[in-house]
Amino acid sequence: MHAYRTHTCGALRAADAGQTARLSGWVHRKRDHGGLLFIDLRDHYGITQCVIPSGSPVFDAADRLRPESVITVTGEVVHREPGTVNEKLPTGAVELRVKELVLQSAAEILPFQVAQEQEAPEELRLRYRFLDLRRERLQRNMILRAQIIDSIRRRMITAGFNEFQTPILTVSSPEGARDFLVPARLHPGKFYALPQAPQQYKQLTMVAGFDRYFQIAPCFRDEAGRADRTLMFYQLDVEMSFVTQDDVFRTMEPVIRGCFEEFAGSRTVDGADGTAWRRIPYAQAMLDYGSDKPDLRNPLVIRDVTQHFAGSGFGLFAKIAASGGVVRAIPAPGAGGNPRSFFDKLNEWAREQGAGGLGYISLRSEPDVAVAPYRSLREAFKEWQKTNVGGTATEYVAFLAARPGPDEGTISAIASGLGLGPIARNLEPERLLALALQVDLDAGDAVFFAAGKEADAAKFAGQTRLRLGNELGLSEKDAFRFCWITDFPFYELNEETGQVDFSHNPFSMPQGEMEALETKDPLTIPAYQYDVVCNGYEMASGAIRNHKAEIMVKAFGIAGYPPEAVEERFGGMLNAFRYGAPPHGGMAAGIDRIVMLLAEEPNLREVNLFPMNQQGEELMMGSPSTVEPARLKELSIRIELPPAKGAAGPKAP
RNA sequence: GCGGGUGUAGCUCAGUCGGUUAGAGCGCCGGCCUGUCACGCCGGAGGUCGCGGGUUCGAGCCCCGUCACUCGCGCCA
Repeated sequence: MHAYRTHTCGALRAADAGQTARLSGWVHRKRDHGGLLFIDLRDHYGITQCVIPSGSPVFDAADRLRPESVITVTGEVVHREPGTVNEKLPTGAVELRVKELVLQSAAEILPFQVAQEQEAPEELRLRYRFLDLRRERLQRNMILRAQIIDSIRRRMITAGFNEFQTPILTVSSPEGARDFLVPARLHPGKFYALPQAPQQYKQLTMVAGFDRYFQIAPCFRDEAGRADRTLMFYQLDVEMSFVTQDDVFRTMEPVIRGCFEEFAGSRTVDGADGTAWRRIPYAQAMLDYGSDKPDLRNPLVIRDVTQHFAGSGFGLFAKIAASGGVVRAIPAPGAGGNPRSFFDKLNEWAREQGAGGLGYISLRSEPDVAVAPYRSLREAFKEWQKTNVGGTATEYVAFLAARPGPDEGTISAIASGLGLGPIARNLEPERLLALALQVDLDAGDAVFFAAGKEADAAKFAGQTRLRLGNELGLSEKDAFRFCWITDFPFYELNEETGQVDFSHNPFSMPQGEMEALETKDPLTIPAYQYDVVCNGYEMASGAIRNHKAEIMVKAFGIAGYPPEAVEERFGGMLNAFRYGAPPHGGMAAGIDRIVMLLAEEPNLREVNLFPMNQQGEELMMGSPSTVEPARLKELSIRIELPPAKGAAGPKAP
């Protein structure tokens, strides 16, 4: 008989009754009935109930076992008595009558309980990660992760990609994040950088003629952590030769979608019906959603309503409009009936976000009798549009105002019956009605406003959109909503320096190539640069690359890098481009984020085996750590620490 | 670097208006129990109320500072 097991703890069934079996695993739970002892024995595969009757020579040893000790038990597989079968366990028809018991490894008293899904402090969970990982949640997540990576790899290979490994000790890359550095002992004073992404190497792989490359690549960025961002993560890194942006989309969309479909269960996956994901230009996304990673489960769409406030009686917004700013409206369907406190709470939230406040117009929920026979102004407008195709809200309001008959003052009557709140009181009736109609407000709805410089207003409108979606419970559940965000600007203005900077990856191809760089305002040039966004998370990012050395030199020149500097920093790749480089492009998808979304976990630590905390420490092994002075000496490194911080409380043991 | 939240027994949490000896459940230790499967019953141990200072006759509770963790901003795609 095998030294440790003949079966796993999830294997035994009624048909095995009568056999002698040996199991090994962890003591999940123990139930001591005095004359009878039950042990639920657990391994990776399941749980089997083991019984030790009184008088057994191993009874005392079993009685002393603490939970999570590892044991090997040998005995007879027996049917459970009728009425004692456990339907909840796959092995519940049988139990193991224990004759021999070997304690392989005793467990000390646990810092938190493994057999129970009670919350434990994150710090403790990380310090005892090996215990936390035994629990069902992380077992499930890690297996899901393994399966997802397997699925991705299979799909990529099927699509004709080859997986290659690029160097981990490399040179600083231009991603823009801080590099992790590794001292080079053989070259005192020099450092390797850990890759932020295999960007240049994968492009060189294309220059080398491999056509289709992918890699599940570890990436490192020395920046502050977030729930969806860690110092170390894995990307599905992809590059293809002789492709347009459309080719990349058509190749990668089925891979990502297929992977999501495979693990989504009953949840909806965009594109499962064969339709392609929406493609939203960056500028459009910023306008409609106030974000370049819109959560499309949220149905709200932002509108620009600057025209209704320019020159209006609402002074604050009129002034913003006059000075080149914008006013954005975020509709809040059904929110019009809320009490004042609802709006006050949101206003307070807005101030916490650093906005001046959150203006709103709330619409009465009664029908507007003034537009009878229609139930509401909105309905009347829609009816009017049937005979005035393409007619705008402003035109309709003008039509209303010019209506002949005894309805003099109708506009004011409708408006005063319609709008509530400080903005409505100060806005001219015509403007109020036109605005309400443009934002498609119905009786009982509300609308919120974000005003200011365009970028700020758009961003704040985006935050408000998310907040309202949650607050009003509008967001779709159990769905993965995807889109491509396209046409990111190639350059942006650095607010501090006033200089033109690359807004994303400088290796992207500017649309219009050399001609655009030579003739257009740099800030208006879009790049062949795109993201995949799912449920508000940036899931992948990519570009068609710039494979022409002279365009690259020109592009860097506009961002203020002289040719010599470009040659010095990126000479390796530039040089390669001078020996025949194929047009190429690709992308990189965040593996950890994909797993996080599919596992419905709120942060990346729940889908990583041994994650770091927010401070970049791995608490179980204790990294980062100090090193021997002798090691530093051979690396020609001397440490100079800043003065110690203020007195700290004693650190937990 | 900045802002929000949290910090009371090993774990989850309660702790009233500032007032006697800081409680409960789980876990741990001891005892009882032959059909449980979150077993049950009885008993017990276990506390620097994160740390430091202040106000007060009196602080877990109020004030100031500080530390840790976490979420977010900045940063980062």
